[in-house]
This record gives sequence, structure tokens and C-alpha cells, in this order.
Amino acid sequence: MTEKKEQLVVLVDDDSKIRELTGKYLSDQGLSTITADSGKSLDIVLKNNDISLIVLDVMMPDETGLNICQRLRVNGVTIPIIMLTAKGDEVDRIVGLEMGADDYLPKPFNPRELLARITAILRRQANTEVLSKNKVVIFGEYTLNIEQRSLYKKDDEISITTGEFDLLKIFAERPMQPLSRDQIMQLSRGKELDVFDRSIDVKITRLRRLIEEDPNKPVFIQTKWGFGYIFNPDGATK
Amino acid sequence: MTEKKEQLVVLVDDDSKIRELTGKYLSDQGLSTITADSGKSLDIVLKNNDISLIVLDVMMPDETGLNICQRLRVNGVTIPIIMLTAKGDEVDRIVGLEMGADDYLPKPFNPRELLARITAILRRQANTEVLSKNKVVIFGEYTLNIEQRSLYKKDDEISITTGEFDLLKIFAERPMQPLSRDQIMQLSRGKELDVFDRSIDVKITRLRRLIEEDPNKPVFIQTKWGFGYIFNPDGATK
DNA sequence: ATGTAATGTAACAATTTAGTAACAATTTAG
DNA sequence: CTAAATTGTTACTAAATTGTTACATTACAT
Repeated sequence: MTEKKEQLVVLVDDDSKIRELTGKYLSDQGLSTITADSGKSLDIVLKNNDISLIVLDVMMPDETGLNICQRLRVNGVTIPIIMLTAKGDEVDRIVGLEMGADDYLPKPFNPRELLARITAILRRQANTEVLSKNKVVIFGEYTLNIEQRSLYKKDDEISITTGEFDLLKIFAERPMQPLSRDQIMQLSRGKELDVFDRSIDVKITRLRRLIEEDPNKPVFIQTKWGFGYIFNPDGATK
Repeated sequence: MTEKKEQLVVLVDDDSKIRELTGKYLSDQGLSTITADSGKSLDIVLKNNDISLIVLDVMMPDETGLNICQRLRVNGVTIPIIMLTAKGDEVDRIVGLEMGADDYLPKPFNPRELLARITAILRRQANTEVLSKNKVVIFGEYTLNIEQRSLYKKDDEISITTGEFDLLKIFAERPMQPLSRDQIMQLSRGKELDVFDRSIDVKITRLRRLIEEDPNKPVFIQTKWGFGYIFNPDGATK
């Protein structure tokens, strides 16, 4: 019934030897792999492919893996990341995990171990994806059915436009996480936000009219002044 | 509508408070519910009733939910299971899925969310059963017989072209699931849809003329504006 | 309190999307 | 091979959504 999605992995390392050897090994083991030699290349790869996982070397010129990782996470990218750290570098490991990496592997590593960790994470990911198909997000007396792309108030369906749905979905999947207008733009349309672009604000206004009892005192989508907005499914407390 | 088989759900939890409150909620919402306080009680319930779904708490004395789940699956029981796990317990969740649970819900949970997940699973279940057994889909006063490739209104056969039938079949097999034009094209002809291709729209128009009382106000095949179309066998509610 | 920058939003403009008639092309049945 | 039926294409209209702008309002720093 469900078709399996091809899993695509990117390996980011400035050392061409590692890219070739490890890339080949992973491919040989049946894992589609792309390589990139820098953060810049990675950005291009991410823009043009549906990537399932990133393997990221920490030590790279220009931009370190830690930097890249942090930058991606700040921009709301949730693709799992495995960090390659210098041997026994506890500090890097900890920092890496704090930056939002999902796992780490000390260099030099055994390709088989890398593969094992990759598949472990992908399997976990696949499980949660299957489940998120079932997902409904409930806030107050509203229910957002993501699979059906529909919104209900109690038992009545409320008509919601594509843009409103996409925006609400972004929030609903990230409860209690403040999102900047930039992040929202990235997540909804993969673009940068121009400096004087107010379109996100207007969309928020429209969304609030849909789901807030009193749009002047929003409880679900609140303003983080000077930063952006945050979705609180329990409604504002204070 | 169609005569529906009574769906019976068991809620297994050692906490009597949860059993009572949640059981009452589910019953009030029209879902026949039995409760059990342990794996042993569950076995008795399963022996004496035709159960459609099991809601299973993970943390229980004597035998944990994970254990029960595994035991049932090993014994060939395929009834869908929803696990209630401790909040944010990733490990339980993953193990639960590997044991063969169909979904999970972290505790404490919102009863409405539990209900939503139960009905989602039951609907899917019912759907695959109908399709594998009868190959007949009923909506309003229409009957689509998939094996015969024929469509009836009440007892009168309505002539339907190959293309219309194929399209209707795609929808009929996926009730309440929004389909993009791209998906429809993939499903019907295995091709990508060109950007300015409007043929799906035209087919929809023609299909609506066939099965909608008032094709200007379609109730079975509705437009998901900006996305695609959705088939609602119960007819539009609002 | 006051000035400044950020946010809210009404009103309008621009754009995107959907419905479908009319015709052309293609397929099917005889 | 021909006629009929079906399906795809195009063009146009209407509808719905989304973006832009301008001004009002609000929150913050001083």
C-alpha cells in the first residue's frame, strides 16, 4: 500500500579521499549517497534534493560542521545530522549534540559503523513519519487534521485556504517553539524574506481570525515581540 | 447511511481513574468501549468479544503493555493496538512500534486526541476490509462496483466511461484523502503532470456531472482549493 | 512620559487557481 | 475504413487567495 521513499544521504567532508571512499562504500551497501565538500555545496544539494540525512565533518575550512549544523537548525531544518568529530573529542561531541546533531562518530571511523548509525536513525525516522500521517493536532476546541488538510471547530469543518493551512501546519508541528518570520518563510516557501516584507504578518492576522476567539487577544498564536511568533496549543496561560 | 458493523474498543489500564474517565468519554462519543485492568483481563475480553481495537497502557504491573503487545502479535492477533506511553519516552515508542503497535500516544493525553486516533485507524481498517472483500463502494444512492467496472444509481446502471471509472475508482479507494492533480495523474497513468495541463480538471467536471445532484455544488468530490480534490462518501456535511 | 521601531490590519491590487464550453485529436467498435 | 464515442487542449471567465501599501496601534527603551 505505502510505497517506500528512496532514502538519500549527503556526506559533507572537505577531504576528497573520505568523500570518495566512504561515499562509494555507502552506495555499494545500497544507500543512495551524494557528497559535498563544504557548507556552500551542502546548501545547493539541500535546495535541489529531498535529503533524508546529513553526515557532517566537524573540521572543515571556511565553515565548520558545528557552524553548519547550528545554521541549519536555526533555519528550522530538521533533517537528522550525524557529526564526524576528531577522535575522542568529548567537547566537540557535546557541543555537536547541543547544536542539534542526532548522533556523532569519532574519526577515524569504520564505514560499517557509520552505515549502522545511519540506518538506525533512518529507521527511527521512518517510524515517526508513518505515525505523523495519523496526526491530528488539537488546540482548544479546534482540531487540525494534517492528513486531510482540514480544520475543525468542535465537529464543524472550517474552510481554510492552502496558505493558511500551510502556515498553521508549520506552527502545529512545532508547538512552543518561537519562529522568526525568516524561518516561517523558509519553511513555507524556501525563500529568504525581504526586509520590508510584511506578508507573514498579514497571513498571521488572517490565521488568527480563523482560530482565535478574540483575534485581538490571541492565545494560540502569540507574538514574540522583536522576534516572530509562537504556537501554544494550550492557549495562553498568562 | 450504510449499515455499520458495531465497533468495539478495549481500553487496558491498571489505573481505574483513567479507565472510568476515558472509557466514559469514548462511550459518550459513540464508541462502544470495554475496559480491562491487566493483560489477564484483556485475554478474557478478547476471548468473549469481537474487538476492533485495543488501547494499551505501557506501564502496568505484572505484564507491561509492550509485553502484552508482543505476546498478542506472536500469537497472530492482528487487531490494531494504540500504546499509551510515558511522556516523551522515545524508547518505549520505538520499541512499541517494533512490537507491532499501530500508533502511540504519550501520557497524559487529551481524550479527544485518543478518539481521533482510534477513529483514524478504524476508518483505515474498515476501508481496506471493504475493498478486499466486497470491492463495492457506496456513496449516497450510488454504488460503484469495482470488479464489474459499473456504477449504479439506486438500481439503475449509469453508463460510465473508462476514464471516468478509473478516476472515480482512485477516489473511491481513498475516501477523505486529499489528492493533488499530480497524485491523480500518477495513479491513473503513472506520469508526471505538466504544469499547464488541465485535463484532470476537465475529467473532474465530467465525473461530477455524472454523480453529483448539483454539479455546481458537489458533495462527493470536493475541491481542496490550491491543492486538489477529495472524495467524501458521506457527502459534504456543511 | 516620549520617541522609535515593531506589529496589526483594512482596503485594494495583483496573482493564482478552478470551472467549463467549444473544439480538436485520438481511440474504439463495427 | 468510417462513424461514434471518448478524451485532451485551449481559451476564456469567474472566483478565491495572496501580496502590497498605508496608516493606526502597541510595546519597548530611555
